[in-house]
Amino acid sequence: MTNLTVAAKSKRIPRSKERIREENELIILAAAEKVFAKHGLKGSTTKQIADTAKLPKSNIHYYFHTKLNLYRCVLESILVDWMKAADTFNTFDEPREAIRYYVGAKMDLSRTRPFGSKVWANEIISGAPEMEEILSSKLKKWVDSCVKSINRWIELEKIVNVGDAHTLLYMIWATTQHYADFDYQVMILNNGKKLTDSEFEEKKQQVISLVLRSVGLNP
Amino acid sequence: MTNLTVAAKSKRIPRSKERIREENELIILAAAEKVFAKHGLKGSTTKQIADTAKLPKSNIHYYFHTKLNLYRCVLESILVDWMKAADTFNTFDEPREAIRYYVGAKMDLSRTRPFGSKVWANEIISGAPEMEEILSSKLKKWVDSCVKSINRWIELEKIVNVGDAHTLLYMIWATTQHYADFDYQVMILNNGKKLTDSEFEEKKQQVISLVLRSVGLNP
DNA sequence: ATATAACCTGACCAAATGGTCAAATATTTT
DNA sequence: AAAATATTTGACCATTTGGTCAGGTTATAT
Repeated sequence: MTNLTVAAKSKRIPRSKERIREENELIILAAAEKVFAKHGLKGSTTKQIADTAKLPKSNIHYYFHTKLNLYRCVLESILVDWMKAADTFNTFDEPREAIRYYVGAKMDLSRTRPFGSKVWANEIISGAPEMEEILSSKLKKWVDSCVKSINRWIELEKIVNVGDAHTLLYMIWATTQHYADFDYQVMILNNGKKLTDSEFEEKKQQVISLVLRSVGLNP
Repeated sequence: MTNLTVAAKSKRIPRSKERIREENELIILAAAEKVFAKHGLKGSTTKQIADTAKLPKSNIHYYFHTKLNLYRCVLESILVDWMKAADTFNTFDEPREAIRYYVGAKMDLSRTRPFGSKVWANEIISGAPEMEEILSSKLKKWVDSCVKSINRWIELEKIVNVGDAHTLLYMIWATTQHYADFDYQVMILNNGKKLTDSEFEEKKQQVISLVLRSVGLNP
């Protein structure tokens, strides 16, 4: 036993402290995202997160101090991806392209990061106690600029008058996030099988077409 | 003190046992729906529910035995309303009317019973551990019949070919339930004010129009 | 090589939690 | 009116929870 340890010791290339912290934080964040997605902030336990991360519970507290702080870090890291997708909306002048790319990006996000989407959903369902400022600052600003774009398209008669631009945005959010948040239901109604990559790609195109037609554009 | 009690006693018309049970069960169910909506099954505590119901905790256990059983009762009671709205879909032959009424009914449900919608959302987000059979039996059957209706409309060229009918259903569910599940976000983006009844009615008509156009129908 | 700083973790703790129970009270049946 | 049945609730309990901490190990700076 001791011999083995010594042998291993002499061979092993030591991970730098920096790397250790970086790696462990990522492992813990990923585990936390998964657990928080399933049970929400209150319903998740640090032990569950620790077990999912395959680390002792103390280690989770060592890196993130409290459960609430870890939760906030998870939310923040999701926001980054979310904003990246959001940016696509304002990089196109033509509604057809803007909508096509934004809806596509949001669908991709639902596919690649379903746990993140669920954490957000949980947070907002429970009254967004930890995100109030983010929602009413960053998100509000982004939404306002989107609303302006949409209203301009309406004035230029590039799309149909949808009444309130928010209604369109909500439809896009809700529909795309449905494939992440309610993936379990989607699976059951797909005869119990998860959507394959190509099935998902099909859905994505269908969703894009539905949204385009909903504003009077021919896909 | 004793005198008062006696005086009250002699005047009071006693509630029948039946009434007492009925009333208390309703009070507890309503309180539980509210609390479960906010924190999910695991995140909710029987004490919170008791406090919300303004009853001692023991009383909750007296009527519903366990938290899990109470949770199941809440889910069941929501299902009733949900199925009522669902029925409207198959009572119309013409897609325009079927969609108009179904979307309207789902929007109304989001308005009148937002907590119920949130409980369902939470349940499905966390993998529907308590609803597996309901989803794969009742819901599956209803969805299959809807899919048939939609496909028939497509064959008869009454609506555009949407590819997979499920995609349309998901859009309707997601968009209508968004106004319940994410009501907090909707409020913030409505300048911090809850939607008034007339604002909501407007949104409802806008959503109906979006959905109708998305399948190629002129609202 | 040694001191220092960072990482790791089992043992521990106070508070909260779901649930029980017995005794008290209220209604209904006889 | 008395017996039987149903409701009410405070006191209690075993378990789980988020979080702490001391003492160990490992990497790094001097």
